[in-house]
Amino acid sequence: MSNQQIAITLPDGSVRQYPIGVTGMNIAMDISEGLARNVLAAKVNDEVWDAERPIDGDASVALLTWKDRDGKATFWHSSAHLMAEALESLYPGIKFGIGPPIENGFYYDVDFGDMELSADELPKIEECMRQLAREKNSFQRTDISKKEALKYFKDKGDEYKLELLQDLEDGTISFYQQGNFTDLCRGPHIPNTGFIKAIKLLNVAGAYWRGDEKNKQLTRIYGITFPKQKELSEYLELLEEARKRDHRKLGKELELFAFSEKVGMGLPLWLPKGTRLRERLEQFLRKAQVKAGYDPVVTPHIGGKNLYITSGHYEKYGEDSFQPINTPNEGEEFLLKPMNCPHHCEIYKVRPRSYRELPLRLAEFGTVYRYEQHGELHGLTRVRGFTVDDAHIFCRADQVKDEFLKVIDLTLFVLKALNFEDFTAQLSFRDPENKEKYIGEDEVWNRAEREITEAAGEKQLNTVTEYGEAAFYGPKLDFMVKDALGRIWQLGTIQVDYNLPERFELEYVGADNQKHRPVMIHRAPFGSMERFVAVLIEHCAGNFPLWLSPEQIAVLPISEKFHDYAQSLYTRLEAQDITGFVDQRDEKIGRKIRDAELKKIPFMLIVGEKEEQQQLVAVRKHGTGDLGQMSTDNFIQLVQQEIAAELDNN
RNA sequence: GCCGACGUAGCUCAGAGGUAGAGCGCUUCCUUGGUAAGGAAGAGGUCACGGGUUCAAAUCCCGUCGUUGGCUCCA
Repeated sequence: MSNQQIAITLPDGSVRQYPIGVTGMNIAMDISEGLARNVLAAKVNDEVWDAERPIDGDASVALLTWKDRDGKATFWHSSAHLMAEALESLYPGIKFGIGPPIENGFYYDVDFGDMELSADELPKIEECMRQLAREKNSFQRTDISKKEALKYFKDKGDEYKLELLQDLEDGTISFYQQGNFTDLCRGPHIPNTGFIKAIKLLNVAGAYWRGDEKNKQLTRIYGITFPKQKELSEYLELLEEARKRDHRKLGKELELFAFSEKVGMGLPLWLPKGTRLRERLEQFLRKAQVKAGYDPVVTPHIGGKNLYITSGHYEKYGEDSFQPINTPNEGEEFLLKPMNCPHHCEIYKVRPRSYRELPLRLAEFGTVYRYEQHGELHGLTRVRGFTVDDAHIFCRADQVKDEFLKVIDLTLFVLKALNFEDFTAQLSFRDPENKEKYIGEDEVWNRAEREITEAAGEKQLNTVTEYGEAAFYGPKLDFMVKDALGRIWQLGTIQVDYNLPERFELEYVGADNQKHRPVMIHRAPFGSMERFVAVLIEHCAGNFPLWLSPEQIAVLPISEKFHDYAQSLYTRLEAQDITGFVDQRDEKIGRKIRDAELKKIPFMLIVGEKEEQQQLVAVRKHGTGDLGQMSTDNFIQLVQQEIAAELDNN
């Protein structure tokens, strides 16, 4: 090491002098031994490096530990290598695809040849990984020429790595070796495998090489690791908790919805309680929409083939959707509607429109049917028949921005009323590489994308931009929310559309007595009732806000003698639109309370001799406990106040 | 659509070639009770469906359907 000094700037702004060739690890050691024990990698001038990689000039350096996002990613990336090492030692001759870190853990795609890996073998692989981790092998980086790298993998017979190498430039290629395992890898890695203390391989799945379904399918093994056993246990508990919130499980337990093989896959049946919940949500939005100037409409579930030829749906999706329905005699063809917009366009066209009636906002809870690949169906979040809280706003070009902003407000109002705070607004734009997937002129698309971006900016939404996520007729602003298992779903959506008005030749007469083309905005604050309810169930773990609860109260008579009083009480509450049931089973009160608690019913009204004599109710709140006695009127007031508070936090 | 796993009572699950099991739920009876499970009895199954192997299949093999973890797709 030469004694030439370089200046290292640390995140706190302090600058230290070190000899050239100093490593992140050296610096950590210099700061404290504890830090050195925990340092996983170093961020050098905003690039993540191995902690042991020498730094050869002035630089800003941040030492990364488990607490850092990049530290975790490095840790998991190294864990993927460790898993690969274990796999190679257990199953010699297998070939490797890619093995990146992901949001929670890592995976590696492996070609096992003719062998099938069963999930039963995961513990064995884990054990092998633990042994290898104990060896504390360091991850050694070697820069290697492309020629040598190609030779290495040719000799090894790994065509996947060879394919990856094709795309790499000579001079930028590095190998990493730990123990007996060598991999093509840009790095960085943690100092040695000994940092990996807790290991869990989670599942095995198929994945196409390079994500292309034309390619061979590899076996993907998912795993997660931690520096401490305790962190793994906590993570597994979290997973367990998430499973408890799964809307498919709660939907069954709380009798909200069901599926039937006979009805067909992906076609949900809404049970009475689920329907009550759903209708409350609908009412809530209907009210808000009346206030916002929407006009409700109703249209049929099918539409003539020509409607969809006009709209462009037929050309775009006719082949991969439910096939047409034919009339027996005339041979007419109808399609199940995949969207409500064509019908709404026809409503717009029933008569000539004046600029004075714009914006025209047509709203419908419209049920649509889309053919989804069977492997893609998932509970209520991905189904083949669902109801969109749809509306189409027909407006003048100069009204687009303002209308768009109003729709953002409405969507935020809905999300806020249901306590969804953790969402991102995704600008879903056209894939510039793949324009033939979309209909409409460039100019029109650019304009719509610009308007959406501006509106989102004005509302200061937390946005991400995704190219290739647009609808085929226009760009979208999508509100993305996570479910219990961390999967991200699109709920609300707002879309500007210059194309359908063109295709349907929509017009209005302007102040200048000339014909003009309106612009359409498609929007759905919930997205669909099905997906929204699913995510809502997981969001509140089945403990719905009082105003939405399908069963708000359970009246629990202490014994049979008080059934009449309980029933009269219930009748009175029902008249106030407070719904639930009277538990007239021949059970003790403790049992009735337990069952009502498990059904997550917000309020229990316990009535016995004392209550009947004094015309009171003993109130018990779900998850809280006994609130004491009160008059029925006071209880009604309590409920009404709580509902008002829930709906008033906007 | 692709790769893997799974499908047994209403629900949650055990059983792995030889008479179909448990807990909860349900029905009836006893019990009439005060803030998270009172007691007893009973009903309930073509072990998803269709083929095959076998003296014998819920169990082993093949196919279909459905569910499920991913991948691809998604108006």
